[in-house]
Amino acid sequence: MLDARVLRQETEQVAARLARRGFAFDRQRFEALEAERKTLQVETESLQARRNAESKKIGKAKAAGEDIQPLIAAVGELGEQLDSAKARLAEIAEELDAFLAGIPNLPDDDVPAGECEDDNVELHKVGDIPGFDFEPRDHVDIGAGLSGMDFEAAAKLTGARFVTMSGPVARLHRALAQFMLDRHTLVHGYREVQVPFIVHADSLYGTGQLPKFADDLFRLEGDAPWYLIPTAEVPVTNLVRDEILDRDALPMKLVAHTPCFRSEAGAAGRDTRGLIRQHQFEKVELVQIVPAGESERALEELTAHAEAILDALELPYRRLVLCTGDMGFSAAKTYDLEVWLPGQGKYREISSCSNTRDFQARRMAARVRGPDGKPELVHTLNGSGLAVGRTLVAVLENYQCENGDVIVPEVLRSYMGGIERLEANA
RNA sequence: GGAGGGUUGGCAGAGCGGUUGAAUGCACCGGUCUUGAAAACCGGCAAGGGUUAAUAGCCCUUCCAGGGUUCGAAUCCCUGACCCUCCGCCA
Repeated sequence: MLDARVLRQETEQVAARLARRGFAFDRQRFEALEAERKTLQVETESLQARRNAESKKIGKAKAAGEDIQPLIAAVGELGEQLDSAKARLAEIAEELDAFLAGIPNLPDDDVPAGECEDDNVELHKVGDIPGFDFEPRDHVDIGAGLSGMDFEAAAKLTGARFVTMSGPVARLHRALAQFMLDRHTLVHGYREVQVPFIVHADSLYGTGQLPKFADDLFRLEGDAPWYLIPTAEVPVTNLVRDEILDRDALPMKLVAHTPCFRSEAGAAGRDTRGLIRQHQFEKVELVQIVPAGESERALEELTAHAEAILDALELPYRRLVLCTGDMGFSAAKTYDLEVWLPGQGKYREISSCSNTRDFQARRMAARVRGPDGKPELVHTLNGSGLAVGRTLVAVLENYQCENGDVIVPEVLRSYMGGIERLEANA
């Protein structure tokens, strides 16, 4: 949510910045709604003030033992006027809120302009693309060769875009998550949190998935519906919703390992093979809550923490800065990390790290006591550190051998009971 | 699932339908005292919004949420959410 006051005072500049990310701000509609809101609000509040004053008089008169009937009669019609003014104001306020809630965050000035993912800018590459003296397989074939990955079984249980893993492959998947959690907690200074995987609408509104992106979510029916989390960003960031934090509580650095659930509506036909795009996957998510002014630095730090996992696993990757047109709704700036997948012969997203500045904080009313004792909005950041399923894909494909075996990366061996190699079926 | 209790400011905790945005304590901020600190004492201290050039005034809203009664609701009525205790069931 953008600051309504700034929007009113600097409409032109805000519209221009929104245009950079391809969002057409309907200035006419905004100004019309705003004008009406102002008239109605002033009218309503002054009626309210009059009624309060009159009622107070009645109280005093009664205490003094005077006849209050004439006074009551005098306030009578005020009530009706007030009710109607309130009703009209509520209508406009709701319309205005919905309008504002649908406006995405402003992109930072240093975010490159662009329309789609083709305009994202590569910042650096790390690691050498492995050369194979055989035709590298993709993870689906490797997983099958290890008898560890079965998409048909999952389809039998549930449907497309699910997987079952078993044996050493399942263990490798678990090892990856454990390794990531340990790195982030023991080396990078994050506090591990275990959170609900189901949330209500307020939480999703706070981080920006609602109201605009309801189609991407799995919803449990009910009067007050619950939703499966699409990312741990939702429950973890919302921990500070409606809070006024002490200054020394920041920076708050949290890490959570959770399943993520996405309907993938609109992704029909894309990445249908393998683990890349599933309805359910696991992710280790990094969240930072920082004072305003520190979020730019924090984004660099958080992204480096995600990269450190790829470094430790010795996987080749690159970092992109997303262009204005490819960023998510709540983001002011986003770095994507893409890992090299030999099976596809290209880099694929494995992490996305964003600074939302005060965009989510304003929706959540997440504040911190400023130096002057006044509450001010915090800044929130989140990033994958990393997507576990996709990391498994990367390990299988980059560490594969000609005979179908897979070497276990050095740093994972202690999590694998010392196993150095997953062996393919004879 | 059954029975009962609860939800008030950063925290704890009062609060007869009427000058209560809300006693008191703690925490916090400023001051006096002190070489300094502590203690003591004095003073200040909710959030959100509107109007405005204003972070000045003035005004509105908010005591879990949503309805209702009333000239007037933290206080009364209804519905719901959440929390706690006991029982049942269960991992």
